[in-house]
Amino acid sequence: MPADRAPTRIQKKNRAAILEAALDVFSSHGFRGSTVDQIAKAAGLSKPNLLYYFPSKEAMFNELMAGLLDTWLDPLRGLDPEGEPLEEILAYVQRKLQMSRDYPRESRLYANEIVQGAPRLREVIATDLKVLVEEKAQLLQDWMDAGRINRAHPQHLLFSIWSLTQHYADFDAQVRTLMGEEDPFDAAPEYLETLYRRMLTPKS
Amino acid sequence: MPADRAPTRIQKKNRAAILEAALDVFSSHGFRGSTVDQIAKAAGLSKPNLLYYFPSKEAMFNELMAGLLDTWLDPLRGLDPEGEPLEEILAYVQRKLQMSRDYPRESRLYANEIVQGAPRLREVIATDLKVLVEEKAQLLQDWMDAGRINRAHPQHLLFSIWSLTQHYADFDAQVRTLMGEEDPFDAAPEYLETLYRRMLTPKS
DNA sequence: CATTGATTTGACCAACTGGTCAAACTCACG
DNA sequence: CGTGAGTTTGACCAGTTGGTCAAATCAATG
Repeated sequence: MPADRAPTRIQKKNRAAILEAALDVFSSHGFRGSTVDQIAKAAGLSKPNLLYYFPSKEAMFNELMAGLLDTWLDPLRGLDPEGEPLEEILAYVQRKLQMSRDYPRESRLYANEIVQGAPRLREVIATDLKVLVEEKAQLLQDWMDAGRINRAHPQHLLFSIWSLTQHYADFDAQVRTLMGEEDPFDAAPEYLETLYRRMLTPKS
Repeated sequence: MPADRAPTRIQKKNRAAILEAALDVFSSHGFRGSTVDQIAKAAGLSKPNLLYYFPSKEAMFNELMAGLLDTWLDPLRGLDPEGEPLEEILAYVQRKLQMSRDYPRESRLYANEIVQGAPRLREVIATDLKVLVEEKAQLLQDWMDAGRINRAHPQHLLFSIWSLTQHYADFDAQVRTLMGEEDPFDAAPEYLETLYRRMLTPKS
């Protein structure tokens, strides 16, 4: 393993290549379904060489996960209490949709983990994410109480945003097969904007 | 392997127990992540005994998948061209939500497969499901053209229903962690009804 | 209750997998 | 251009996994 010194040029390049390859493999086969050899081949390195940079398969996975969560929560953090409620929410939806388009592998990696019971993420979900969700659910509730958006269960509202946007990344294989030539991301932004606008625009 | 004769009492019981166990194991670990031994233990049988009833691990998986798809498409088939459009759609949403509540393992099994690129389902999706979706999308389009429901991209509308309802099964681990004591299925039916009612109720 | 087919299992195997290690190779630097 | 640290790899290992098989056990039928 490389010393605790500043990483050399080679270390930087290889660690990045490995994480890139690992993301590819883990996101399409899950943790158990992926082999170190697969990742090595995808990274263009030998298996022992991978294990020179990362102590184990799990270490690669954990590093990916750690990096993922921050990126993942960022769009929600951006929900601004000072902004115009409906526009804030619509912007959040679009940011989240954009992430499904730009980082589908990250989305699938996350989905794989949660579908299988979130064994390695329970902790962070129960702490960091929960706090953030409670804060933002309260913000939504305040907006509703002030009559600035229509009423709806705040947490379910958040779930629905995650669900609808991530669907385009996680179920990409199904969505694309069913839509044929048409790119799902052509119509998705407008569809979701319409949906949430109709749902949340205050009556009268 | 049992002969081609009518299944004996024991065969019926054991095959059912195996499929039940396989559903449990496959849906929580994915295909690669599951071992025959795990399934055997869950079914209360020995590994060679499992392989006496099914020629391979894949055979168990395929039989589960085959049975799954029919059940899965049924609620959509029930969308009745003769019914009142909005109520038909709302009823479909509730049927689908009910399936997430009653058959979460089936939902996760399906999700696992699609997230990983649908290697074993491409075919059926591209044929059976596609035909059904095109038929129902046309029905929705007709309803919109007739001004009986608000306009929205029909296929995305279907995707959104799948996404929102299956989310409660597929992301159960996350949803329950974030909701604490409250059962997600308490508020979900009303939330989804409100959502689609506001979105689709024609503008007078 | 004997016999035959159905059912069950312990022992086993070959392939695969995550991980180790010593030896070889490469590279930056004095 | 020599040298030591950084990098790479072939060979290897132990544990796991899907699957086989012959022998043992069980159940139904005459």
